[in-house]
Formats: sequence, structure tokens, C-alpha cells
Amino acid sequence: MDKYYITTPIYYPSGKFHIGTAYTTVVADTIKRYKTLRGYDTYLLTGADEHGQKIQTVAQNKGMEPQKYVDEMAKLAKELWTKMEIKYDDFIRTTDERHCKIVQAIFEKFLAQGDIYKGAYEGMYCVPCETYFTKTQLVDGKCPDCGREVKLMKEEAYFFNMKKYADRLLKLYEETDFITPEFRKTEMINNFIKPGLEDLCITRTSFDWGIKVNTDPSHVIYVWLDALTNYITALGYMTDDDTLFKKYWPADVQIIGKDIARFHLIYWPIFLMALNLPLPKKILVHNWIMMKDGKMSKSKGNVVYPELLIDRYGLDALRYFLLREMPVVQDGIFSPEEFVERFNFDLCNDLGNLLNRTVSMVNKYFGGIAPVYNGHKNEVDSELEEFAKTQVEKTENLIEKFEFASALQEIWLLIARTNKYIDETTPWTLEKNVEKEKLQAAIYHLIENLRKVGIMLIPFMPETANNILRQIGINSEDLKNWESIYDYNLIPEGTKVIEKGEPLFMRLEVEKEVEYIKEGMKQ
RNA sequence: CGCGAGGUGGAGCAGUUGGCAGCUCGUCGGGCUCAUAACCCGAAGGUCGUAGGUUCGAGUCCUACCUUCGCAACCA
Repeated sequence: MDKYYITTPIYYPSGKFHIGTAYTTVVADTIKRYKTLRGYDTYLLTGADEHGQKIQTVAQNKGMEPQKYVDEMAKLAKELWTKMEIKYDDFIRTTDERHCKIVQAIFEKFLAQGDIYKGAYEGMYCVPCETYFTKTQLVDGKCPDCGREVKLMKEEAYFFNMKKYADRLLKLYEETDFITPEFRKTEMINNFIKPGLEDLCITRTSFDWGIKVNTDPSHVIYVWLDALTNYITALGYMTDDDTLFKKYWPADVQIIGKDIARFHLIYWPIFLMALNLPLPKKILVHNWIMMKDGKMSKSKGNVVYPELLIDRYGLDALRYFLLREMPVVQDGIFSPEEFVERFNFDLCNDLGNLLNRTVSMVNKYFGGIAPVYNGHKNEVDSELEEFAKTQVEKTENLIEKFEFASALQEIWLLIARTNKYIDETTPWTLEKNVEKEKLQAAIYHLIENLRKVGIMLIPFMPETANNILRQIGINSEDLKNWESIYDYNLIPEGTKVIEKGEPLFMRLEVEKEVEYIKEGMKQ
């Protein structure tokens, strides 16, 4: 069985997790569910990045020990992923002993190899904030956070010699397609590699909430060497039991947001080269969820938290919206209006109603027992079958390319085509005219298309997918696997649909719900 | 200053290698009754940011410009 290893970033728990974090994780989960459906042995890693100055400060402000604070945040993250039915296989925390020990070992290995050297880090330092800023980050020459004076400071620090690997990195860019989308590659080359890679500062002495350097304990290992290596420490790299590592590394796809592209496209491959390890096959850089008035930010009061939407509209509504409206490689815009309208049109009217009217007709015309495929085909039937086949193929190709918004569009085209088919065949007329064979064929095609839709929705909206399949009486696993959707005659005799159709989604009152979401965003 | 991504009917978006400009929503008109006042059909509406150029032919290639957004080195 082929393996498939997927990672999300480890999220920085300096505050509550918003819809953007949820988006990244839903994308990862969707890939995992799809690959599982296609027979892969999948492994999904997520986690938390718990060290650093900012965490220390946040904890202090709450009067908490940093460890206690991150413990709480990790719990919150896990609760959210459980609520969102994210099927992660492991949750790594950078404060885990299993992680810290290996990071220290990696540091020493790099030091011994001569990849790391001791130098001095220089930057504009804000004393009250205890933070370094680059000149470009300053606002009017002052601290961007508190607005006070900053001063040029220098501290002893260890650096990683990036230059040494620049050529190999460039070669990697040229020879592989491990960056999606392509333009990120151009961005990296033009902005960072061509002007000459700077060495990366990987330790600090100005705070101590981090992994200590064994051989020089006044230094803590600074964010990126600590954070990036989680993808391999979680698998037991450099430990006695590295079976997971041997099995799953290299990652098949690593999903990240555009904000951390540089670190994953430049430093991460270089660290791996220095460790002499294979590189991930694909880094998928997704864009952001924007609001109408720009980036989400607490000061603007336009942050959306996933719970708000899940609690009122259900998990699948959120998953659908995120995957349908947010193109992976382009910024997407979240608006309450759009959310509610998508919910009504796509989920209630097109999909929910199609299921409902189909189930109703099976009950009305066939006493709830699905007619068998009788081979009767007129032009409309053949065309529908052909159309369904094409949509399945398109959907499959788009999912493989991680183009989920387009994949869902194709699925919805099949739904729309199936609704149209009802008008084309007018089963109520066939019933009245006692055209039994045609009526059987029409109803059979409806159920069969719903089965296809149900299966294709498994990765995107697991609960809804199961609900659909259950309502049309598809219980056998053989009729729920991906391979089976190419066939058109598998539904066995005696398949019984649910007696009374259950609405998948109930229509929302647009104005009222838009108001509700807007209110929720203000809190 | 540099780099990257956009600017397509009222709104939001598709448009692969250049060949009659598409989709969803909205608007207007019609049809149907199986269904969650849902579904189906038809119509109106675009000089594809601006100005040049290449070509038999450009939203699609080239040049310049205008404009919006993002990145800009240790910031998850």
C-alpha cells in the first residue's frame, strides 16, 4: 500500500485560532480523506509552535507560566480539530520532550559539520517590548508595536550558513516542481536567492523561552530551526524507534500559508540538505482569506472564528464554503452575505432539494424500493450518463491538482444537470401515462447520480456525504468507494431509500443570518 | 526604488497552447408540480484598466502607462 504523508504548519498559539487556521487544516484534512478513499496509507501531522518571545510575553500578561499557557492553547487547538472532525494522526508540540531532544541533537550535528557558526546579531531593539525589528519594519523609525524609541543593539548569536547551500537550492527549484504555485518560486529566486542568501540567525540570548543549546546554555534556539524540524521529529527521526520516519518521510505534501512561504521554500529544504535527507515532494502554498476591508485583524474587528459558523450552520457548511470559495493560490474573500447565499443556493436548493425530491419520488412511485437498472436508454439517458462520467473525471483531476474550488464546481454541475434531467424526463407524467420502463430508468439515474455525488463529497463534506448515501439506501462499502463511481449499474435490487426524506440543509433567512454573523465578528 | 499577483456585463469570478466572450448571483419574461416558494427554460446587459504594436485574426503575445493588493530577510 502506498503511503501519503501530509503536514499542516504548526500553529503559533499567541491567540485564538481563526478561520484562516481552520482553512489550512481543512485543506489538509480533505487531502487526507481523498487519499484514504483512494487506498493510500495516509498520515496527517499537525501541531503547535510553542516557543519564542511572543508566547513568553502573552503568558506573562496573563500572569501564567509559559508552559501552562501553551498547555491550555494546545488543548484548545485539539478541541477545535475534534469539533471540525480533522483526522490528524499526530499532534506535535515544540515543547514536547521528543521534539526538544532532537532539535538539540540536530543543532549539535550542524555545529559539528560546520554549518553553524557563532557571530553577532544586530538589529533595532525595543527595550520595553523586548523585541528586535528590522529597519523596514519600523514605523517612523519607532517601534511598530508600542511607538517608542528603538536602539541599535547587538547580541551574540549562532548563524546557519545558508550561502553554502544556495546553489543546490537553485538547482532543486529548476529541476523539480516541488513548489505550488509556480510563481512563489520566482518570488523566492528574485527576492532572496539572486541578491544573495543571508545567513539565518538561529539562536537568541535576549529571552529564554525556547530550547536551550546544550553546549552553550545561555542561548536558546530561535524559532525556525525549532519549528521546521517538527515535521521529522514527530516521526521519530534520530530516535531509537524511527519506523514512522522510515515509512512516511519524505512528506508527499506540506501545506502552508503564504506568510511562511520563505521559510518553507528556502530554509526548510536547506536544513534537510544539511541533514542529508530527502526533500518533501510538494509544498503547497495557499493564499489567505481576506475580508472586504482587507486582512483580518483584531483591531479592525473583522476576525471570524470557526466556532461561530459551525455552531449555527454546521461543520459541513463551513467546510464547503472554505473549499468552494477560497481558491488555493489566490486570496479569497469572506463575506457573511456570500456565506449565507452559498448555503441557500448550493447546499439547500441544488443539492438538498435534489436529494429530497428523488427520495420522495422513489417512495411515491416505487414504494421506497429503488428500481433496478433496466438498460433502457433514450437520448436523454445516454447524455446524462456521459455527462456524469465526464464530471467524475474532471473532479478527480482537479482534486489531484489540489484545485478544490474547481472540483466542487464540477460536482455542482453534475447536481445541476441531474436537476435538469428531472425536468427532461418528467417522471410524474411517465407515472400518469404508465410508462413503467421509462419511469424506472429515470428514477434509477437520479439515485445513481446522487450516489456519485455522495462519494465525491466524502473528502469535502464527510457528514453530508454519508447522510446522502444513507438516505438513498447505499450501505455497502463496495458502493461507497471511489472506483465504483465510474460504473452506472451497480445499485442492487431491493435497495431501499429512507421513508421520509430528511432535509440536508434548511434555508436561511438571508438578512437575519448576515446580521448574526456580523454581530459574531465584532466580539 | 525592487519583486510578485490582479484590473472581464450591476456584484463575485472562469477563460488551457491567440480563432465566434463563459459561469454563479441579481434583473426581466416564461414553464413545471416530484421537491426545502425549491427546480427547469428564455431574454436584456460587456469597446475584456488605458494607449500603441505583432497577426488574416488578441481578453489571450509584445511595449509603455494608470490602478488595486501582497512580499520586501528572521515577523507563525
